[in-house]
Amino acid sequence: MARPRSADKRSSILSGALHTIASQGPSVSTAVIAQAAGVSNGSLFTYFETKADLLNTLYLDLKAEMAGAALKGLPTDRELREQLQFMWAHWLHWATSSPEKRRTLAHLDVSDEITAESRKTAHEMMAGIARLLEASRAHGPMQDMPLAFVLALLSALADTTTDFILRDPAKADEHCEAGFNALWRMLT
Amino acid sequence: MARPRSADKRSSILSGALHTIASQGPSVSTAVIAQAAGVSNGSLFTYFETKADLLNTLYLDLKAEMAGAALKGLPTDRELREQLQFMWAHWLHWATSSPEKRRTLAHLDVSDEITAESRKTAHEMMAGIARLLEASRAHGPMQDMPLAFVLALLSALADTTTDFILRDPAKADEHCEAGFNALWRMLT
Amino acid sequence: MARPRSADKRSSILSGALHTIASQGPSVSTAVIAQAAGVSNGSLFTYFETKADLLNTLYLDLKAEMAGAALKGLPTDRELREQLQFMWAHWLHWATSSPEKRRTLAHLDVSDEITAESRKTAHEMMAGIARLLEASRAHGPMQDMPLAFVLALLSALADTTTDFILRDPAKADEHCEAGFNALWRMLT
Amino acid sequence: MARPRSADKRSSILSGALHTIASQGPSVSTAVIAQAAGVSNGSLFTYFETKADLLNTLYLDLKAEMAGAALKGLPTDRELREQLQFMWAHWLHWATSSPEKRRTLAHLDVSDEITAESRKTAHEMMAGIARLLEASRAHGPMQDMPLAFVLALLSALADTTTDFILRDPAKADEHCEAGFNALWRMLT
DNA sequence: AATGAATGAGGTTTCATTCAT
DNA sequence: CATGAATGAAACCTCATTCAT
Repeated sequence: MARPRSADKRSSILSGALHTIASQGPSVSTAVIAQAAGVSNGSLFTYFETKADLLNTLYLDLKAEMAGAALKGLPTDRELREQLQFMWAHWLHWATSSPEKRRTLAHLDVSDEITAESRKTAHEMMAGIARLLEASRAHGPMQDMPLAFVLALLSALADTTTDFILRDPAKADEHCEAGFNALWRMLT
Repeated sequence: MARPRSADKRSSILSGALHTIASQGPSVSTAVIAQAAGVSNGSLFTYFETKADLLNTLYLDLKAEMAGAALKGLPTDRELREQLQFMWAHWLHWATSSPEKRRTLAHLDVSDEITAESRKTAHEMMAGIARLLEASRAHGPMQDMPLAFVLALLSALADTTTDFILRDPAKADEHCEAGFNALWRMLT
Repeated sequence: MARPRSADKRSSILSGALHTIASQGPSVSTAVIAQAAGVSNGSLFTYFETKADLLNTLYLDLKAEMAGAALKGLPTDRELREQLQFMWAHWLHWATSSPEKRRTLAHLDVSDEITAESRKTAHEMMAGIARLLEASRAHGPMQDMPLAFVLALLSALADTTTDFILRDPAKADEHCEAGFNALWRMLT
Repeated sequence: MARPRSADKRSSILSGALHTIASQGPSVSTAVIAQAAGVSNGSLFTYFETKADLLNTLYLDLKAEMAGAALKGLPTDRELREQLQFMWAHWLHWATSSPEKRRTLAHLDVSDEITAESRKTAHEMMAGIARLLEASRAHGPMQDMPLAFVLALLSALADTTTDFILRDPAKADEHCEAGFNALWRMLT
């Protein structure tokens, strides 16, 4: 496996892609990405076979980071509601404190360069969140819906709430709580 | 008088754009759009000044159609809940029976070719829906949230529900109802 | 000979071409010319077979007008020097008082749409001027040069002088005289 | 280090532009220029940012070459008249022995792609010639004219003379001398 | 391995000319 | 005859990817 030497350079490229895609969308040229990474045009292609490869990698990295952030430190000994709220708050915190990453993720989510396989892998990264959600909806009105449906709703709610927090950061806590309450009412 | 500008040809182009964007995203070339419309490359530009112009027009057409479909025949003499449910059902019906239009709309919604003005106009087209939602949340737990927030939640829920109906059309009614109940629990 | 009906429309087109070429060069589109003429796109082509045809016609019209202006009222009973000076003054007067025509003529003179035949015809229109010049140089130092050479020098001098008059109109008379004196010194 | 930008290729492109513009005018497509240079369509744009950039560069190169040729080896210890004649002869020699360059320069001189700045730079390149001319006309009848006017006359004379030499090369020396004598009579 | 020049297909838009009305 | 929509061939420039250095 011919892994290229410098991990630094690899992550520089990912970081360059992150910044430039956040502001210009996934149609930024590889030249611009390379420049933002402080790397040569051609080097980009020794670390990533194609532009699509780079995009998919970045997509998965960000998804993993997001899922990790949402679950890190989860107080598994507490009540379910508390655990879910913890996850919710951490999700929103990650999203609102990394607006560039979130923006890039949003761009990539609708890009047709992202393969079905990547989307599947990303879905699997949400397993921890899914488990929590599964338990939360177990005895409520959504117990018979496909779990994927409930997960999608959660995602949509989190995303919408994030939008409004970013628009009016002063009310971050308020919106966060209101969003969670809405979610909880939906589930139980 | 010369050959008049043909309304047919204009809508052929819009329709060509609809089909091709649905499957290939808004980056389809104008040449492909023209071909899909059965029109010459150059003709596209006698009906739309630029590609962006075409995209914005299509966007507004679709938004208007969607909003219209959701509210057409609204039984204003019934209970609020019933009205909201009517709107919900018609929205979903439009979205699930016009999957190409919905897909194109989703593409355009995140395209940076759509101007702020178009987005504003599109927002205004949702006024009727907004009014209904305003009344529905008036006395419930979301009464103090920005209406735009609640509207965004509605949109996200509708969109997610549509996804699942398309994935499993046999359960259309079931999903439709479940989605509405979730919405109603959120609002009241 | 199917001469189109309206002479008015024909000259409108020529006039539209005059104005637009003066300001935008001979690469103006036929659509812009037609618009400036208050005529439809297509009509231009019933009066002139091609754009090149229009350009050549305009070229010859302007050349003829210029040559005519230079010689009109020539006092054939006066001394040769006086006649030449009369012609010189009238040439400059035409050029400086019709700057748009002169500018268009300059554009057309270097355009590759103007055919060799047009250039030849234009040359023939200068016959009157040439005759005057021929007489003027007859006994001087340029008596053995090709007449065309002397004519070209005259043209170049007139053109350069016109440039400077337009740049500083207050000194029109002064420049006119200085230019003529230079010419006369060259010839005699 | 990567493959360095090749000076050869750059001058191939300039040379391709020179040949094609000489015969087809400045409206030749970049594709044709690239082909004439034996270079790919896209490569042209790694050496010149835009077509206008290429045109302006070529313009200045040619102007510099012309001015250089006119003054190279100027016998500054000789009489003024002799110096001026030397410059005149070398100018004509360059122009008549590089007819393609001269033709291209004539095309570019009237092209609206050439910027005001380029024209200014080109003007400055004529400083040496201007100085010589200034001295030559100092005590003669043109002493009070703007120097730019006299310079323009010189240019026009040289250009016209060149035309006639190219038309009848056998009489090159004769025309060259006749032209110079005409110039000298004008100046003194 | 790193660099950036080389490539040529492809994108949007313009335009002279034709032709339906 | 007048009109202006229709056409499709360019035009300039960008870009992902390859490859010489």
